[in-house]
Amino acid sequence: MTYELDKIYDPASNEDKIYKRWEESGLFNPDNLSLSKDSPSYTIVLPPPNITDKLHMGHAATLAIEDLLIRYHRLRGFRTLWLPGTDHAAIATQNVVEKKILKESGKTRQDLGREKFLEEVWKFLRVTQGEILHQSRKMGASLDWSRLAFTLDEPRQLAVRTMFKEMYDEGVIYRGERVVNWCPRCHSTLADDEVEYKEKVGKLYTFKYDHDFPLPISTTRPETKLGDVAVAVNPKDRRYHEYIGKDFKVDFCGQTLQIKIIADHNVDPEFGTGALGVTPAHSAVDAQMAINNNLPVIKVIDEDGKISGGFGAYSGLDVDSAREKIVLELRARGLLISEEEINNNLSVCYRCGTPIEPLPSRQWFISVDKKIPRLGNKSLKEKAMAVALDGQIKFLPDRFTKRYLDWMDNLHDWCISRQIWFGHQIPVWYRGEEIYVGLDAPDGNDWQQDPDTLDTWFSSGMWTFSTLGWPVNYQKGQKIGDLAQFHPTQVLETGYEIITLWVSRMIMMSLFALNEIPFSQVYLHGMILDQNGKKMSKSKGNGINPLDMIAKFGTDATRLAVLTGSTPGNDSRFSEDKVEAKRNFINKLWNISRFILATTGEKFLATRAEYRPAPKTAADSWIIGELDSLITRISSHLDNLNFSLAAEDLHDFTWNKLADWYLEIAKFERNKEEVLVYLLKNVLKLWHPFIPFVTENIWQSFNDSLLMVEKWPQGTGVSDNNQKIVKDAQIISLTISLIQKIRDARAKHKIEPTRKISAVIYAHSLADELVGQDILFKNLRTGIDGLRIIKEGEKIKDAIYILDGEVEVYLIGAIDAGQEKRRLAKEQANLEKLIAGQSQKISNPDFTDRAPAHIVDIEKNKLSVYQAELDKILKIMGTL
RNA sequence: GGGCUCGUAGCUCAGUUGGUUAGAGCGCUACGUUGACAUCGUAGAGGUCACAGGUUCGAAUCCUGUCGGGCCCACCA
Repeated sequence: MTYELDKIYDPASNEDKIYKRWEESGLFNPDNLSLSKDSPSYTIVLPPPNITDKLHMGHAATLAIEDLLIRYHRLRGFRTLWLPGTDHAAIATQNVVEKKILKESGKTRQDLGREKFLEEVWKFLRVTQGEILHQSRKMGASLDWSRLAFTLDEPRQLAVRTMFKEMYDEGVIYRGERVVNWCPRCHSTLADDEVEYKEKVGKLYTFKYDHDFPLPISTTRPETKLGDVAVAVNPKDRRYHEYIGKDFKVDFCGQTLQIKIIADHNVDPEFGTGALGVTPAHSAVDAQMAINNNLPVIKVIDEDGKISGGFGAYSGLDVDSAREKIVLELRARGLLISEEEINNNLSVCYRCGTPIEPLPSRQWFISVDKKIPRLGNKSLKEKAMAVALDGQIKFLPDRFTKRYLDWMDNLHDWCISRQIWFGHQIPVWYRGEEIYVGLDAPDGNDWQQDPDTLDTWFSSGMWTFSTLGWPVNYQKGQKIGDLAQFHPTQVLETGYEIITLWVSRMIMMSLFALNEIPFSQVYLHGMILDQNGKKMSKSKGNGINPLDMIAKFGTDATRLAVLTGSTPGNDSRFSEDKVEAKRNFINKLWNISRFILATTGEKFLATRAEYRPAPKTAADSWIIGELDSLITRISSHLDNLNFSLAAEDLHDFTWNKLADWYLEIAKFERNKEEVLVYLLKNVLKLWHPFIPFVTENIWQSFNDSLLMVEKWPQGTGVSDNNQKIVKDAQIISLTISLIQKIRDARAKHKIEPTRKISAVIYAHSLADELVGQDILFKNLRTGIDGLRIIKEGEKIKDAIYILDGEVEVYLIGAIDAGQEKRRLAKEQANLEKLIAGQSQKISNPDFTDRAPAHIVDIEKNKLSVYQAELDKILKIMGTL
């Protein structure tokens, strides 16, 4: 049987085949893994991508990182579950479909009606969902498709309704009227953290309500002043002290207002006139002031962003026109004192960019401050902060812990009702004044279900446990089935921009439902930016579709490109060049394997992967030792989620040690098959979590089993003997490098090589199996003609004689302090004298008959220390 | 206003509790390559680690300040 691989690796013709074999094996499902009963579980739930669009590079990064963790733990023998799903993304999806319909047929959602519109949404959804699942497979994601979930499917609907009811019964969910963030375009409320801020130049108008009113006020929104009920000043502001507590009746542009002068420390005396017109209906701060002072709320702007009825000529105007009209009127009446341009922080909808109107509305809320008996009389906020403070949940990088805590600390009650159609309809039914909250419609006629839907984050907040069968798998406070086996999960891996929107909600929801954390670690990756450091976005057209990269360079290269050169929490740039470099590496690995498979036979390839061959030469010891410590390091890097470092380390070993050194040596030394096979199998295992396709592909060329479920190698880098081997092997390697430098330097200086270059390595810590062997690196690239390793007690002189012919340079490495080192130091001193012209010969008789000799103490294991020594040697050679 | 973060080779970035003469990939220069690999090899050039102080035997790393990017939060009307 021969093992022939193509000269160049072709991902396109192999990846789909491999994925099919994995998927058909059923081993993505942890229930099918052959494991002992007490194997620990390892769970990640995939952050469900929105079904609004195809996956972008950010998703590709998520998939690459999580698949890496999953494959690593599967190899380590964990009961490994990676649970896939998608997110209905209520408001986002609705917007996308609305736009689509408008573009295609010119119709609005109102034209279609709720039922018809939702049909369109589901139609759209099936298409994008299909694309997303296809892309995930192309990425090589080893997701357990048998557990595929959707935030709006039947089991999740049951979960959401159950959660709503439980929270309602506990008094955590309540209905209330208050100022909320309203998007006039989406025609819906938004949570506080769904509001974004944009710096914009606005106009600050300073004016008086009417000529009799003593205090001029400043505002950027004169139209809202129609709803003013007070003017607030800072209690410390002397200018206005006398007015505090007084009432005025003013004629503001034809509308009669009752204005009370109040004091509030939130008013900045430096800003504008230091007097603030209080509009309780359209500002959260003002609303608070109104509550404090027992003032009425007058709603000026309606849900369409227009002035509501009862304001005369202004009613029905949109805010911009109303503002214009009011400013004109003020100017005409001679009340306008000044207009100046200022930088304003405009709040806009995070979905459509429309300016937000704060307005009073009756909505459903989740209380974050209510003490909950089942949580030990702690509130959701307190509990969610506690689990981060006591380290039950760790953030990586750690600095995000602070961000999370700060945000949590400032959290207000969460408005969860949305006036959109696509989503979980609120499980509340009304009949007159009656309210019913339950899983299904109550018996009896005339019950009307609340038409609103829930904030999309309500269902995605339940993701870790709703996907594992809650509430069915939660009986009388006991977890059963998947929920018992896989919850809490281990790692949540996601983007840092979503900590507040999602991560915090998941923590609160899980604490409420199960009184346990949803995950113990939060790994936050940075954003993938384009090569100019700009955020990839559809509108800018600078996005890269992962599928294009996969088609061009293969999945493995694409994965490796997003896994390396980045650190958690920091953004990283992505460019095609990077993927190309990774493709080149993968081809290198392919060719390394090709070489090994071609030079070994079936007999050797059939050995068990765990079989560890005994080293026969120094080179064997060196490379095996290197691999040992490599395994230990890679395992530790992966355990610490240091993906980039792990990949770099592996890359260095594979290319610079295995390919550049050991394979070159293997071309000239015999009996390398066992070691080569051992190296290959281990390298494939180590690389598999990063680049699953190519490694599995190579593995399959000489195995029937799947690499995906092999056993992760154990590093033995800690054993004493092994440490010795590694250390000595390093010395050998360094010595070879030095000799090479000498040879090249000699060539450069045109010094004729009259003698052979050999090395004697004096390594008294050397492991027994290496001592006394002649190792001939007859390798043109190293330029070494002979190498002899001796042990303490052996005479260097004897060693030299064993080496054939004349020897030009002796390099002697001593490792520990003591007699040998002192002796070497003496030689060193003699050498210095020789160079300085103070002596003609080296005193040690061992060396006198063979000049020039040189001693190098290579204890420090670093090539750079040779540079100075090298210069000295060249000096000596130059004087010959 | 508060907080976080970054500044290291031409470019993109590593640098794990402070430790010899700071690394990688890409790019660049020179030479080479018919037998694992041109998706390759060998060698090389290129860095006052933003700046200024301080702590230390020793600082890219710790502290203070300055300059310059980026981000988050907040009730500037």
